[in-house]
Amino acid sequence: MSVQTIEEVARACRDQGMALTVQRRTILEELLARRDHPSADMIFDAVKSRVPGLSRTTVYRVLDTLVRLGAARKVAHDGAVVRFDPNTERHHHLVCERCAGMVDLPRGMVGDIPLPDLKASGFTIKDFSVNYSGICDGCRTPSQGS
Amino acid sequence: MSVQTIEEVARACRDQGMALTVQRRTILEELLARRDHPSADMIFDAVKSRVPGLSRTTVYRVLDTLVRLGAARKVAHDGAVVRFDPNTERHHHLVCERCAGMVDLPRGMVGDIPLPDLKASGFTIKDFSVNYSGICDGCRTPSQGS
DNA sequence: CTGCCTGCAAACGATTTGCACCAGC
DNA sequence: GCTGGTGCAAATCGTTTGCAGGCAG
Repeated sequence: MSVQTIEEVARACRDQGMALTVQRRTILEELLARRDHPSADMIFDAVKSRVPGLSRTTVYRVLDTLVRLGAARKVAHDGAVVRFDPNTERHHHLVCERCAGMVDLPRGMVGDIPLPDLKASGFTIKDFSVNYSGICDGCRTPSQGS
Repeated sequence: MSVQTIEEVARACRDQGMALTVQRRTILEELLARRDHPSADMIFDAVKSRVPGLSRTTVYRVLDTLVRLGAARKVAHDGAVVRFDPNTERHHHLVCERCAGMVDLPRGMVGDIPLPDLKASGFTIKDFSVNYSGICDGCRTPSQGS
């Protein structure tokens, strides 16, 4: 159901008369390889050396495209920056209040969450996600350095 | 446990040697009166006529202060703007994918959500919140206008 | 009175847009 | 070769910061 691999994105591009450019491929590769739900800027920093002349603008545009193709999602968090998630299936997040780090909650770690009955309200629920907030291991452990 | 009324904020200010200014009172009043989880700019627009000479900067600073006092929270969503919630107790949200509208899920509409067991991971969960995404009534009903 | 708070302006960071050139198909 | 995609620069939007004056306690 969701687009998860380079090949699927390639096909999705074909189907819609879109080009599979180096930029699109590389940015998707980077996003798929990361588990930290990066922002557009983080992706840019990570990829710019691999794609000479890459523009920040392109990263924004490509990420937007990936979201439209169903290959990525924007993740909900309480900061002022958009962050992206290559996992478009239903899953949940652990968010550190201190460093704003965000990792997936392993599948099966949370039991069934019931969908509320909202017939009366007119709101149609299509999906949901849970953010568990707290302090991550790295932030709690002062860590010997400094 | 949480600070919910003007009086409680007034006392919290007192206790910490902070002034309860017109700006702080008015912005809190506005936030408490709204159910749409507004951004700083939305608050500014709503309040500027009531507080002559009010600065956008002050709205940002006051909202930040309210969060520090425990009178408000930043809400998690997938946009690039910080939005605020006067309800600091555990509750959940309905988020419209189309208009980005956000309302509280009425209490009791969702059953118990279990906390995952993360002893091994080093992550300490302090709280959680659920975002139910979908289409709100206003966005689904084309509405006769236009 | 005195220090905290605000307003202003400017800096800053994230994101978007217009346009000319370049590269997939 | 066409058409869409990219890079660049500038505009825009959201947010923060430095400083001088104003108000609550």
